Amino acid sequence: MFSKACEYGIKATIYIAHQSLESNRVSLKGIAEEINSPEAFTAKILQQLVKNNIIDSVKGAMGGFQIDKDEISKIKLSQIVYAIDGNKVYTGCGLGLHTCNDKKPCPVHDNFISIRNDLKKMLETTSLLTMTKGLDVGLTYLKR
Amino acid sequence: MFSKACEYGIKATIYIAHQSLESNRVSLKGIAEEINSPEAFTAKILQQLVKNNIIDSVKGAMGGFQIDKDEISKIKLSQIVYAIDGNKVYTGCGLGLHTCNDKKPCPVHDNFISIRNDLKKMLETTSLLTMTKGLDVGLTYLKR
DNA sequence: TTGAATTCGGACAATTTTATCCTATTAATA
DNA sequence: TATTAATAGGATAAAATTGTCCGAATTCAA
Repeated sequence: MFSKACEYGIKATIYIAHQSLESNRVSLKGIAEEINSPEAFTAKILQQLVKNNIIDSVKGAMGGFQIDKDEISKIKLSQIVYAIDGNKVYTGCGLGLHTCNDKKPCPVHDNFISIRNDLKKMLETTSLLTMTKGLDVGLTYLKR
Repeated sequence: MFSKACEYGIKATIYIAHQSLESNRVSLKGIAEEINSPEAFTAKILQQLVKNNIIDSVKGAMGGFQIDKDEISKIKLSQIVYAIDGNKVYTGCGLGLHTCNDKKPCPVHDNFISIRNDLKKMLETTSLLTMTKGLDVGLTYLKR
């Protein structure tokens, strides 16, 4: 569904948000440990998220990553996915056709439409806050 | 959604089915031309489809690929996808966690469940015959 | 002001996916 | 039976994705 980079990005963002809610700034190292991801690769992904204004970074000693508490409920899963994987998730044709639309559909076009719409809707309505919810109480997990 | 290989596989199968309905056996070359795919790569994919008993191949001069007419309505999109991409499409965790299930869910587990179920259902109910339907009348397309 | 902790950014390496090439095998037909 | 047209399959190459390394820049604190 998503690229590995995107998966790491989502997990990292959730973890940063979770810590930010408790006013903790977190380091790359801490993030990579917590979400079980390769550190240097994760660094690249975090850079992308910073550039896309999804997370904030602070350089230097005591630096790290964080998200404004106010923003956590506003950021949607779709933004994270878009920042890393672009819009191919829900715009591309199921068969990879370049020109596939209602007027010139591929043979599976109609079958995919409602699923894509549902996926899009889900991504656009799922907030970062929602995704962090289960972490506190050990109801959801980011590792393994 | 699917790998490139899988996209080619689906398109090839649809084309073969369409021709088989008119009792035409088709060659690799013809298929690759018709679905706009690299010939040698397509050959590998067709081999996989043959091994998975989705299409039949006939070697030698006048050989090619075909599907029993009776089978065309029985073969489901899910079988083609499974033969090439395996079951990762609808079994994998949205965040790539190895251990993600109802008991130990990732933070997006619940959000993905219904979408995955819908996708699975769609793949399992969409038949090859259905997918060939629009081709005759130029209602659907396999190129571009 | 120096050292340590940290992100940033570029270059590189490994792996996976996509694609190509060439030979072997098979079958029709002249 | 020889030739030709086709699939099968192995080896290799190219491209994309994933992952690593290292030095530069920044900031804190001793």
